[in-house]
Amino acid sequence: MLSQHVDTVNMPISTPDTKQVLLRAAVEIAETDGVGAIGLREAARRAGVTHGAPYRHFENQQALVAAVAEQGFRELMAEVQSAQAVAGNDVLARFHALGVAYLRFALGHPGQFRVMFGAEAAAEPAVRSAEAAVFALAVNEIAGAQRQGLIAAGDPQELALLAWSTSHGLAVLMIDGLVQWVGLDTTAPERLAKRITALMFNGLQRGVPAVRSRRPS
Amino acid sequence: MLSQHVDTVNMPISTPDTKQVLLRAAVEIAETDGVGAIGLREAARRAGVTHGAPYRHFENQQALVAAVAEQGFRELMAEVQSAQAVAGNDVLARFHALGVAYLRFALGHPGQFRVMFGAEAAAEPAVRSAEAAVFALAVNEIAGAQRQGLIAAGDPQELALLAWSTSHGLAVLMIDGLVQWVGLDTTAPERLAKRITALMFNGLQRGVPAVRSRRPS
DNA sequence: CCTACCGATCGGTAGG
DNA sequence: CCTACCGATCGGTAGG
Repeated sequence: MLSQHVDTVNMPISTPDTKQVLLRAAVEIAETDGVGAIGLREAARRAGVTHGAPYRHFENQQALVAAVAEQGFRELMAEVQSAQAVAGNDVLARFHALGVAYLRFALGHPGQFRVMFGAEAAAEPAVRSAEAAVFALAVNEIAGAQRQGLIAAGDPQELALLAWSTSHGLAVLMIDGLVQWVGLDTTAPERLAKRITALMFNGLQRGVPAVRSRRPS
Repeated sequence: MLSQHVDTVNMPISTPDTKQVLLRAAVEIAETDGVGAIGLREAARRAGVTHGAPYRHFENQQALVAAVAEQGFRELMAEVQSAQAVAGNDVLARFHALGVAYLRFALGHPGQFRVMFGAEAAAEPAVRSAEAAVFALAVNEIAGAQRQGLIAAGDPQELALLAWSTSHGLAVLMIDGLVQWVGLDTTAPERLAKRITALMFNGLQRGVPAVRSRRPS
């Protein structure tokens, strides 16, 4: 009579390492073929396991995509924070460090960056809160500068939104390859990020503030 | 003996209208299910034709996606330009009109907006040149304001990149749903766009320009 | 523009 | 973690 019980002893055990290998594979897919190509089977293929294995680590495809985004936010936050630590206490230097680190990450991991802010992962709560953390960091930065009296008063959330929008927009447009169509220097993204940050810092106006629209003469 | 020649007379003729219906269907897919779901078969299904029909109008899937992006750029340019026409000659009013129209389009067609600036369509030359046209419009706007002496001197391309980055970043972050995590007023995107534009216009600095970083005391 | 067909990929599950 | 299997979808082509 054959044994009726499942031979759990000879069943391969899910190694914690496999999850990391699968995640790295998924990130690689994002970079090479885009979000649309991220799948449990393709990740398994690149990770060198069979296509049933990923389900031991990720509930479904959406969870894998979300994991790619979350991993990206972790790395982004780490890089941004360490850049700020290096920058010290000078306000403009800190803004420059923020902008440069943000752009550098985006250009270094364009596929993953797109996943982080793409529609596929937007619904994931963990991704939303990671996004909120980035915003919170910007708000803190603004509030600190205000306490030192170094930038204008005003709703720190609004000012932080301006700063983030500028950095994020620049990153997205550069990933998109805009630079190839423009006379600006592509080879020095850091320099461009600093220029844009400085312009944002100074504003576009000339002389007195031009907030109120004047009537046509 | 059966006729050997193809009965071209009884073969349905490709109607020019079908292409438009397919394109509209594809745009709808982008809005409801995202870029990844745009396919010739699904478009055919929604358009009410058989799955072989789309090949009469679009060479392949990529061409359909590109068409969605191109159509989006046409509409965006039209809306932005008409908003500027209404705004008249006041510089700040024109900037506000630009920012508001841009954000309004993005929030009104988030799926299509994502296709316009997504990786899938980025390689398409027609999309790249449409993108360049948006940038050119911004450069023109900046250069005109400079000629009137109403904004700071400087490379108009750099200043235009700042303006576009700000508007684009705001649009992307809002599409992403950032607003739900922030205390800012979601219900009035136009107001928010104007605030951000005004802040960009004035800059963040307080008192004298703080371009040069000072050494820590 | 339609019908019919191909090869390939995918998500997911059962069972060991 | 593996093997085997399911149903579904897709891009694309042949032929009328």
